[in-house]
Amino acid sequence: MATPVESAPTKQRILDSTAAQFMRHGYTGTGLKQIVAAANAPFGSLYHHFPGGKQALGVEVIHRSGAMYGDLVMSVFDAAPDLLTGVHDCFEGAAAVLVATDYADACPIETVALEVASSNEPLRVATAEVFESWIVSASARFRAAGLDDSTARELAIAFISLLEGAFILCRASRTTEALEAAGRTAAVVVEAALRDAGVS
Amino acid sequence: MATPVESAPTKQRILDSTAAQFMRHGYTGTGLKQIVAAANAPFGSLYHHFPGGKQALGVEVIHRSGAMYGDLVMSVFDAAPDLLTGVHDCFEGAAAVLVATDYADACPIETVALEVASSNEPLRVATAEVFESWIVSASARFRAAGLDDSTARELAIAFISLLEGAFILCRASRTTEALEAAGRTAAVVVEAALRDAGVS
DNA sequence: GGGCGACTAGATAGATCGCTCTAGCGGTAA
DNA sequence: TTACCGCTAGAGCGATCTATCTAGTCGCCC
Repeated sequence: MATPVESAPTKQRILDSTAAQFMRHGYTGTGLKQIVAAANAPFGSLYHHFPGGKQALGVEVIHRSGAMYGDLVMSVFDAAPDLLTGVHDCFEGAAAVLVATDYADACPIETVALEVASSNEPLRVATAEVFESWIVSASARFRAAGLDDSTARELAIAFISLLEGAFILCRASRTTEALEAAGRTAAVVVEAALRDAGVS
Repeated sequence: MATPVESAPTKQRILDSTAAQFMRHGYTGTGLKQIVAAANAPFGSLYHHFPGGKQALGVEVIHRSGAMYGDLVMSVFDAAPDLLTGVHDCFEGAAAVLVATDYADACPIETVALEVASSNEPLRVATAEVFESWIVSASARFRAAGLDDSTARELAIAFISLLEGAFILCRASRTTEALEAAGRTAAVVVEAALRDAGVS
């Protein structure tokens, strides 16, 4: 995803290149020239595939990257033997990716989300839709473990907040301390909720 | 802080104006022309007071806004009768500010922190210094409540991560649900830590 | 083979970017 | 008064931004 594949179709290379740049430099910090250069695509192709310009490209990248990242996290839960291990693995895996990419690849949309929240309504809505879909997906996992609806949703929001917040601290400090602390905290909270529900 | 005072010195008006714009539009999204326009200052004054240009201005704004916000949060803890109430009040107060400012004023540096983490080393270092100072301040509060050093630091990081992460979700969705959920989660974690330490 | 649509390719427009430059104002000290 | 200095004031530079425009290339179907 980060490195565009030479053989892939132009439109996909542009999407991949844009997603990679959004993570590192945000929306306003990413120029269309850089996007096509990194994608090895001609400038004209960008406006052929995305007649709506930068904003339309942004909306599509947010939805696409958001769905991919959501699937990635859910696959970590799938691979784990139980919910608590899954929560732990998410934070550990995120820390590993962060270190492997020199603290560049965290959440694919959080930087853009903050940038556009007060200045670009279509993009703000796109990020909101992605976050809501993540909350719904995570809630389903918590419900499947035996928690009631409102507790599951609250835990899902706390889980995502801890992850996103820890990403900020980790990328700023260039350490994984925050993800480790947030991961342990998330585990504590989930464990407590399971105990309260009499499931564990 | 958000609205520059007409009578304040030019340099301070520029700093205030910049801080306000950074929250809403981020670092790259904020132009120097907009800054001086909003500050009612001549363009030349900007480079008189900040010979280092936009980057130097950014570093000073990050440190200044970071210190002010840290003091604000600490004053909430001071006003609360106990630690648990203080934690709760922080999230509730943050939600109130968010609603009052049409979901614009959250953390003054998180947007900038994500934008510059992989592209501007001096600014990245500045944000890291601010976050570390917050962690140290919050840790002191938790230690004062009877928790040991490592637990206090871990709780401080979790507290800040929950707050920053919830800000992202709230600004994207234009609701306060995430801050409410994160606030309850933070309270649960702190309460559990106090119980484990036999303090509560 | 001829025509057509999808796509490539890049020059270019108009606006805005960060930044530099010179000129001038107003208060203070010699 | 004259010289100086902190600061105001804004014109203007080269670069870069998003977006548009025309021209050319490719494969596919009739």
